[in-house]
Amino acid sequence: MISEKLSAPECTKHLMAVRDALDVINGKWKIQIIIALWEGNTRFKDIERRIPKITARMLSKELKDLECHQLVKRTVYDTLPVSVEYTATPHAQTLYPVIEELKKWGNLHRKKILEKQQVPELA
Amino acid sequence: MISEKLSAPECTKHLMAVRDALDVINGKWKIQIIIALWEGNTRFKDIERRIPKITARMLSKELKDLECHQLVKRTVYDTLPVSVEYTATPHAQTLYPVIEELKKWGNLHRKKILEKQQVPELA
DNA sequence: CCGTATCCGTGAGGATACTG
DNA sequence: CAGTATCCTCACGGATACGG
Repeated sequence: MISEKLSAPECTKHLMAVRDALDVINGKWKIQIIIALWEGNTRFKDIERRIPKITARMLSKELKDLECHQLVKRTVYDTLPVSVEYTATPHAQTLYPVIEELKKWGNLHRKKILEKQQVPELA
Repeated sequence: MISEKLSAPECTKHLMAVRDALDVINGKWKIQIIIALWEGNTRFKDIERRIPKITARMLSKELKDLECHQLVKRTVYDTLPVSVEYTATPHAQTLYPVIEELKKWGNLHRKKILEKQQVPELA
């Protein structure tokens, strides 16, 4: 059912693309951070507060990763003490359909799993 | 930019759906296996051969996971020695758009990253 | 405020050998 | 053929403490 029989190397190429995408958005926090950046207030402490349970270490690390992948832009303001703003790049916007699709399927899947849990015998 | 400001609990719900989806398709082999099942020849050894570098241990474990998630159906045939067929369920088909979206974004992202690697100064 | 350094537990996944 | 059992490694991520 996947686009009419691909040659092995072609198929590998497609798989690589999927893997690339997953590698970028995987990890416990990546998507939460991106969504948090879409919501406003993007200073470090703000983000940390907005994402329950994340530690500064993780937030810092993940932000660096995202910056590497050009999904986040880091801006330092010369205040005292310094303030830093993180913003989602236009490239991050292109992730929107992906996240939507994942969300849709996540909901569908939840329903599917729950419907099978039903125990039919009640009386 | 994410659907007009969501309340915190609502947002959490959306995130949970995304996380659910990622949890199912994550792991090094899940998608490769699903795609392999879409390609035909679905006996254990066949799948193992079709997926480079996978070990029997991993294939066995991942197939069990997928079966739990109702993405794969396992059928045992009473031959000698036994043969077992794994097939993708209709529910697995619903993953197709998700995988497509991931593939598309993976390719887009690759281009984005490569274009920035360009060193403009040549002469 | 904005992080980094260090230490550590856990689990994903690989290698290899073995069973029904 | 279709797996399981065992052992091992290493990266993910949490906790805590500290520096600019």
